[in-house]
Amino acid sequence: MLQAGNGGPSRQAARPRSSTRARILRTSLDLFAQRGFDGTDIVDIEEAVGLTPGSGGFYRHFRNKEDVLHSALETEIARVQEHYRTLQKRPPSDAPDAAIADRVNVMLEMLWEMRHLMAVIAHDNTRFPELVPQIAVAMADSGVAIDLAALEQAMDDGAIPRRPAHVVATIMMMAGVGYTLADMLFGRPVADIDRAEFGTVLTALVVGSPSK
Amino acid sequence: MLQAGNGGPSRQAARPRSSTRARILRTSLDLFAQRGFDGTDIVDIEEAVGLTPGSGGFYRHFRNKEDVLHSALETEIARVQEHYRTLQKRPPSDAPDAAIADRVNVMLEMLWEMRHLMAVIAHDNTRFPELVPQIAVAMADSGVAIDLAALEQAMDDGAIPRRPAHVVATIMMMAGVGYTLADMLFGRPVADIDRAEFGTVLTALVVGSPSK
DNA sequence: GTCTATAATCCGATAGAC
DNA sequence: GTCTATCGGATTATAGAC
Repeated sequence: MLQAGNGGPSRQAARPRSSTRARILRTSLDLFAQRGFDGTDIVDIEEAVGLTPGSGGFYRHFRNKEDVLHSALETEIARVQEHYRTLQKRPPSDAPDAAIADRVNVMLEMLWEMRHLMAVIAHDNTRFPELVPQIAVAMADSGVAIDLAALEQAMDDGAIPRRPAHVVATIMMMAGVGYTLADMLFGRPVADIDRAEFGTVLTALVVGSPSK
Repeated sequence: MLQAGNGGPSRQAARPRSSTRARILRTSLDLFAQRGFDGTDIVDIEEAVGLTPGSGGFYRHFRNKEDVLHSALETEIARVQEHYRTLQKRPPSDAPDAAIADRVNVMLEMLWEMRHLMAVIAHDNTRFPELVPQIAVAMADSGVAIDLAALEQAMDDGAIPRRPAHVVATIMMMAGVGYTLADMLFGRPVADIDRAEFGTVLTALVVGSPSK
């Protein structure tokens, strides 16, 4: 488990830059997400954080490459969950029928926050199979899963057309996942549709409103 | 380019089993899709096709590992395109408003056919960046892209609610992509929703019908 | 904490016999 | 077409000086 919120070496005096260990964590996650675990070598990491490439400097901070992978993922999952908590403190919009829109927007924003985690899974799901359920659960717990009860309530109220709620929820999630992955893959939004527009139309499809 | 449809050595006499070269092509694609390019070594391929592991037998059929990757992708793209041609010969269903449903079903079936291509991209998009547009174009040309003109026509006819057609088309595609990738990743349909049900509800969302 | 070596391993690729 | 044997390069990881 992670050392709980980076309790940090408060003993250390002035230290303006982040610690080497912290920089390795950040950099490794970026590199793993971009190139995959095997595609990233220790030398790349050392170079990126300012250690002499080829020196074993890395090993003063982590036991081996798998160690830094697991630590980086734990740190990132904690960061994402913290982001979700922050997001939930925002007041819900007061527009009529905005409940669904709010949920869609939260989902899309959280998926974007999780893009590094998704990229690692996309690259290395077979190399590290145990990561798949671990990250999937963390994603579901952090605003990516659509609340079924809320969806069914909206159908009961007649606010949105009645359809199999679990299928609608899955379609919403999968659309978000596909959109986010494609964005990462091509380096820009699919068909140049930005997140706000994607969310607006996805909401409209679910709500069934006749357009504006 | 590929030798066009496997024109094949018609000189050879009876050869009940597929050639070693053909088996390497199939096996390599499976392994690359599962484990990625770097995660698959020559020994794995040799073993899987019945050559002695560790012998250089592989190199009698391909110059190197990249050679077999490119050949396998070309072969697979040709197979997928052929599958699409076959699919288009099916008579369209005659149910009312079935135009959209037909397109959704074709898209989902073709995405499933392309799952190996998608997996290779997911694993190795940064290692072989030139593959990304190449495969993306092949996918778009083979029934994954939703025909914008048809969608706008349906809106003009009042058959489906008017919304930004390119955004609706993108949502449909991304939902299909997410659904297919998740299926591959977890080894079974997301939330145990099968393709037919996913397609039915996705169609309903786009058509805006009040459910059945 | 960081560096200079260097050990150990793995893997792609080749030469040449059969 | 397939095998034995092996070279050479790349990469993880360690030992020990500074």
